[in-house]
Amino acid sequence: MLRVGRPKEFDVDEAVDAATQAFRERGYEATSTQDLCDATGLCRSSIYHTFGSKRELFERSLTRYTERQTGELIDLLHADTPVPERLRALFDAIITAGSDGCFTVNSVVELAGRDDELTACALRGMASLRGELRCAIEAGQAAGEIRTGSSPDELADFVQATVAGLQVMARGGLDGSAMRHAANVALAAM
Amino acid sequence: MLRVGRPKEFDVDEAVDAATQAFRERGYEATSTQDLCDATGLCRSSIYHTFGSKRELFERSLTRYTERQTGELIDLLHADTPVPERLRALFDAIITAGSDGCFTVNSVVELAGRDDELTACALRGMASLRGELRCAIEAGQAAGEIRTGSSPDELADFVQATVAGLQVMARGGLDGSAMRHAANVALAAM
DNA sequence: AGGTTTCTGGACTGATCGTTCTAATATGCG
DNA sequence: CGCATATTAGAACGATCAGTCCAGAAACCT
Repeated sequence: MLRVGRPKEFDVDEAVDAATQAFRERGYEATSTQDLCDATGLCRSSIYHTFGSKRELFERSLTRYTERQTGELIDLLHADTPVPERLRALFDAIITAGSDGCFTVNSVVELAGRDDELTACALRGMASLRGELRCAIEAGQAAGEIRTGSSPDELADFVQATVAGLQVMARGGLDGSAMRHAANVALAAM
Repeated sequence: MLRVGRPKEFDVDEAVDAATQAFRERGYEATSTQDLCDATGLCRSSIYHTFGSKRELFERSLTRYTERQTGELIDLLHADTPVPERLRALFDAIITAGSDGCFTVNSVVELAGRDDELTACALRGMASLRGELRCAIEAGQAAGEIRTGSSPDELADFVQATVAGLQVMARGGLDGSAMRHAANVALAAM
C-alpha cells in the first residue's frame, strides 16, 4: 500500500505498549484518555486517528499483551526439560513478574459481564495457555514424569486455576513466599 | 442515642446490599451514582446523607460483603467432618456461587495500586480466611486426614491460591466442570 | 516547486461524572 | 400546636469524561 503525506512521528507498537502499561496498572475504566496521552506522549488527535477510540486501543493493548504474555509462558512449556521443571519455570515467571498482576486476568475480572467481546479476547489467551498445559501434561504423563492419576484435562484446569490464583496474589501485592508456597504444593501434587 | 426528626424510609443494610450487588457486577469505577440510585431505589441526597460518598458506600459494601462471605466460608471450615470434606465444601460453595465472582477478589484486582485502603480492606478478608485454612489444615494433619508433607502454611497458601483462581474462573464464566476439575486435583493433592 | 495527503496540537463539544444545594416534607419533643 | 431536626426529591454545580474539529506543519508525488 502506497503511503502519502506526513509520516507518523511515533512507533505504533511502542504507543500500544505504553498504553498497555497504563491500562494494566489502572484498569480500563480508571484510565482516562488524558492518562493515555501522558503514557504514550501523544496528543488526542494522534491517538484517535491511529486507534479510533479508547476501547479499540484497549482491545489492541489487550490482544498484544495477551499474545506476547501467553506466548512467553507457552515457550516455557516447550522447553527441553522434564515437564515438572517446565511447570516450575512457568510458576516462577509469574511469581517474578511484579505487582501489576496479569493484564489478561485483570481484564477478565474487570470486564466480565460488561463487555463480552473484550472478555472473550482475554479468555482466548487463557484458553490457549490451558491447551498447551494440557498438551505438556499429557507428554509428562507419557514420559512418567507426572505420576498423578488425574487426567490431562483435570490437571490442566488445575494448573490454570493455580496460575490465575497466583496472578491475583501478585496483583494484591502478597509477598513472594506465599506464592512460592502455593506453587510448591501445586507442583508436588503432580 | 435519641433520634429526632423525620425517620429514614429505607433500611440501611438493605441499601448496602443493593449497592453491593451493583458494585459486584460492574466494579467500582463502572458503577455510577445513578446506578447506585437505581439499585437501591434511593435518591442521591439520601445516599449522600447516609453514606457520605460513593467511596464510603463502596467501603461499607466491601466490608459487609467480605465479612459475610468469608464468615460463611469459615463456617464451612468449622464443620464437624473430616478436614478434606470441609475443604471440599468450601470449593463447592465457590463453584456454585454464580458468575459474578467474588466481590472481594474483584475489588483487589480492580483497586490494587490505586486505593491502598480499599485494597487492604479486601486483603484483610482474604487473610482471615487463610488463617482459618491454616488452622483447619493443621488439625487435619494432626488427625491424619491430611497426609501431605507440606507445612500448614504452605498448604494454606496453596488453598488460598486455588480459591482465588476458582473465583477468577467463576467471574470469567468458565463452565463448572473446569472448576470442579481444579478443585478435585487440589483436594487429591492433600 | 506545487498540490495532495497525512499527521499533530490544542481548543472545543455535549454528556456524564461525583457531589452539593435548596425546598419541601415528615417526624419527635415540649 | 410549634419549634427543632432529619430525610427526601430533584435541580444545579464544576470537573472531567470520551470524542471531534480545525488550522498548521510536514512529508510524498508529479
